[in-house]
Amino acid sequence: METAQGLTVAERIRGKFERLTRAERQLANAMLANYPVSGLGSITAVAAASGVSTPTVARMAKKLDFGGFPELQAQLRSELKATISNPIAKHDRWAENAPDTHILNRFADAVMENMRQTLAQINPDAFNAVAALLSDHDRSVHVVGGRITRSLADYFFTHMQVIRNGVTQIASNSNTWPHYVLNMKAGDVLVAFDIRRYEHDIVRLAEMARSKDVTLVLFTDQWGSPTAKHATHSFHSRIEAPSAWDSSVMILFIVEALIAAVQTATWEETRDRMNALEALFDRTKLFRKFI
Amino acid sequence: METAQGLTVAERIRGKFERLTRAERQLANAMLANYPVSGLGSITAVAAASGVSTPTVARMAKKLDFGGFPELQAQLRSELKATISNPIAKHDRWAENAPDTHILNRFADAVMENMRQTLAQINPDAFNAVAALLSDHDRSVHVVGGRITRSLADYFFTHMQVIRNGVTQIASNSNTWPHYVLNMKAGDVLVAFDIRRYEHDIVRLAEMARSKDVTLVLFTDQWGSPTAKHATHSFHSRIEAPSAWDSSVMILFIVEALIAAVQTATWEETRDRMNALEALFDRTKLFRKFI
DNA sequence: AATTTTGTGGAGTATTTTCTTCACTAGCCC
DNA sequence: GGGCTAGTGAAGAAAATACTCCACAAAATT
Repeated sequence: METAQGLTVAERIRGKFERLTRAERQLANAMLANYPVSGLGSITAVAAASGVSTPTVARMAKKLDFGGFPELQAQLRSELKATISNPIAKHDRWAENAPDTHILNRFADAVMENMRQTLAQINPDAFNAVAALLSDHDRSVHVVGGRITRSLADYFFTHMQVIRNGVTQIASNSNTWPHYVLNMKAGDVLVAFDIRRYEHDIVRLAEMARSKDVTLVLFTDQWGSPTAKHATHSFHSRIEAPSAWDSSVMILFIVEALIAAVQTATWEETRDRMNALEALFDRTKLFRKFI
Repeated sequence: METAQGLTVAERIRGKFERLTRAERQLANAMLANYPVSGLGSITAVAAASGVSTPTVARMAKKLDFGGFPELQAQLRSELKATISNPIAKHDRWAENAPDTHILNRFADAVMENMRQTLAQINPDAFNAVAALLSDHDRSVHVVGGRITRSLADYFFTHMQVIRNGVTQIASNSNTWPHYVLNMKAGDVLVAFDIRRYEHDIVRLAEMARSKDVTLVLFTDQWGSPTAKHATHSFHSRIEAPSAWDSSVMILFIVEALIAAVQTATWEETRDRMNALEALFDRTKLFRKFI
């Protein structure tokens, strides 16, 4: 057995994380959040804050090679003392063990910047309006993506399909798109994703949809797809990344926020649908009874 | 009597210092030195460290208008939490025109926290090792996802397919998975995505793959899919979100960073492939000549 | 489906911590 | 010096914290 002497509590937790049980992982996460302050209360308080029982806390302390919880806590205090008396040791880096120039840290900086800028220029009213459109059950929702954004469209579709009725995913093959337009009716919503290397066909689809009085919601990049001129609402995400590729992180961010908003607005119905889904899962035994 | 509400422990000590007795001043000085860590041990430890008796500590706590020593200590912890948990200046608001409580701002806070924690516990060596595996052209890469994570697997696949040869996407229908295993050879890499509601079938696939000496790279959540025990490398992303759904943002983040890393490592070949792809796009006129 | 293994928290016990009492001491005033 | 007051810590009581055991439940295995 390796000796854990000299390791910080955080390091011990991470090193043993794989070998921890469910409740212990829950506790470990709570302790790493707001580390190390979250571990400084009484065992009772720490347990309650993590949603586990006190025995779990005591057991984990021993698993991490401490004599008991108080010993773990003493270690936390001594780490804290070292950190506090060394104010330069601030978080300059995201991934602490990697150099500044590591792609993880450069990516983190870029994403932060994208987040700041995207959210600064987003229009909350447009966001709310789109959430309202998507919560309206009289409108069917059609989802389409391009070469890269297809995955994001798929992600959006998978969630919306659970949340509400009347959601269609439009297949990637643009030859068949007119078929989908046949099923669109006035008032429906077309959610399209198009980022640079903007795709011709998406514009055409948008035009067809507009001619049927379909409302177009567009997810695009900071420059804006040509489709934007047909869109009722468009979300411009910054997609800058230290990579030959663009970053879709902020698009996913907005998609998820929108899913949460629609979910909340339609909670009555969605709850029933989710329960029904649970029941179906139980019958198929697709998932583990776990967490 | 003035109310001490809202004052820090240090402020209360300084404000009352004149009215403290000799032993109490000794204690006060000890607590202010190395503040606030020096006040975090048990009352016995604090007393011993200051060279006073425990009743002196308890008495002073009351003199400072706390109900008792534990109450004083709780205040110290909350001060510490406020100080520590502020390494990257917290935005008051992300979306400036929306209220704090708007889902966009709540989501932004959650994603920031996920980013901080995910990156703090990621192992850069593992990251580099995975990038190297995926850059090795003698190894085929197989990509698989679950119900929700399918989209992420798809996103990863779409990019890898451009970057290098020998990348296979495993279809969602798990009935056909054994067919894919037939094509796996020793040294190949299986990239699997599995977040909670962990899926039985992914574990089985992992087992089959392992039996053929395939290296398993797993993207999972902070708790870890049961598949993690078969994995050579696993990335744990925090997926906390103010939503009934989990957030995949950090998973996408790591995927994109990994794509960038592989891209860089294999740039010679990838450049040629991307040029060839451009030529194909020109012929199909799929995209606009734009940007 | 049955059995074994593993994990979990309730409940009770042991331990430690915190508080209170009280006797003693030091300083001060008369 | 004697009497007074205020301050202090030893010792024990009260309260909490930390730990252990055990029954039950969930998961894995057969």
